[in-house]
Amino acid sequence: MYEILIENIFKKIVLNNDEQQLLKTFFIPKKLRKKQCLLQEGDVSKYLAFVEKGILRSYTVDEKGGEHIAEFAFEGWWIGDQFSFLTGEPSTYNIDALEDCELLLLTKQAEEQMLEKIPKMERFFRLLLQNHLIATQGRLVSSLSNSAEEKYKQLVNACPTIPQRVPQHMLASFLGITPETLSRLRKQISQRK
Amino acid sequence: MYEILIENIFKKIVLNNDEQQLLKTFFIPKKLRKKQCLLQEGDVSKYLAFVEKGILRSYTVDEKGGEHIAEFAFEGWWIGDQFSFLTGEPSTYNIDALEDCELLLLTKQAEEQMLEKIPKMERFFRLLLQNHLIATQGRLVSSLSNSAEEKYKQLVNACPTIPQRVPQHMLASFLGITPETLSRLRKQISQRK
DNA sequence: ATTTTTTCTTGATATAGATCAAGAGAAATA
DNA sequence: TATTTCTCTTGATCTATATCAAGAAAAAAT
Repeated sequence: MYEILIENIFKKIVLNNDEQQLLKTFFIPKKLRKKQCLLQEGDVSKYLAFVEKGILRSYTVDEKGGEHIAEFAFEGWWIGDQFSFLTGEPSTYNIDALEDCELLLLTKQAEEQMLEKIPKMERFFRLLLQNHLIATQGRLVSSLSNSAEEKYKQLVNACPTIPQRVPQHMLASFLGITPETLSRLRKQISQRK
Repeated sequence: MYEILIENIFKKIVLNNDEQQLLKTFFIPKKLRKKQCLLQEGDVSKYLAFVEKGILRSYTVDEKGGEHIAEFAFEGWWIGDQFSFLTGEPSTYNIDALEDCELLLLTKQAEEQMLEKIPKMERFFRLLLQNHLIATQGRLVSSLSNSAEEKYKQLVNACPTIPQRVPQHMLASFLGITPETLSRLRKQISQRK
């Protein structure tokens, strides 16, 4: 059950056996069925979630009801509203499951205890945040400088399986374009080949 | 000279006097004159910089020569290419000074030594990255969901002094719009009042 | 003080992508 | 298997923003 988590952590730091066993005690396993939600706008984000299985998305809803996907989280990724989790302020994000999911949840309290008992985890989370920041900055620059087509190509390039696992209109939302535009743009790409 | 740095660090963690003195030894003071650069695209990012005075920008240049500003860094902020600094890969960013600057530079080696000697700094950088990530995610969502005018208003709201300190065409680049559009949009806003 | 460079504005026109509308497949649910 | 819901496509039209061009104002350099 915790294999993927341990594996994920071992990519950045090393834990001895005692630490590994201790680590497990801080997480709460949770299953989420497709369409169920982990966080609703207006609630405080109580958990950081590690994804063992499935896909989730975090998104905001604008005044006109339009959804804007901030992130997807696949197996081996983490998801949560960092801001709300950190500050205890209500979240502006929604997080829900695109497939049946298996998660490992970490509460604020559990996180604090974990960092106290296993100080090495401080480093793990630092490196995790660093990678997350690098990816987010890259996406931001891309969103400011590339055309819709370029952004789509980059996405598929970075994550070739994503079109099979995520509905197209959600990819459009993630890229900041309309489903119609993405549909037309895909047609053009395929016709050019 | 290190007052602003110490103050910045104390917002997140506490250091005793010995630690404070030791901390200073890891940084290299550096002055940068307006228009001089700290990092050029293609070079490896050797430093993370803490800004004591002045403003810097990091930006990418596209195939057509267009500049896209990823970030500004004011007094009390940190700047650098996290990716290149972390991996040793050549950077895709340029960083230069918009005003005469005073910086405190941290090399990779100094960072490692610092984390070894003052493990609390691991937590400091984690929290720093967390805040940075929150801000970047917010900007990303805003860039995907808001109009040019909304983005400009949000920027000025978040940082009211920025129009006085940064040329307008650079604000446009930061927002991902053209200088002409920003000029017209500002005119409209002022006419409506 | 003059020249050069940078920055900002304004107009005319073009265009990428949005919006509105409708229908066709697919997939989930009953 | 029927039926409801979700997903994708295609067409017609609209609009926010880009592009091109030129000049004015401001700042920096000589």
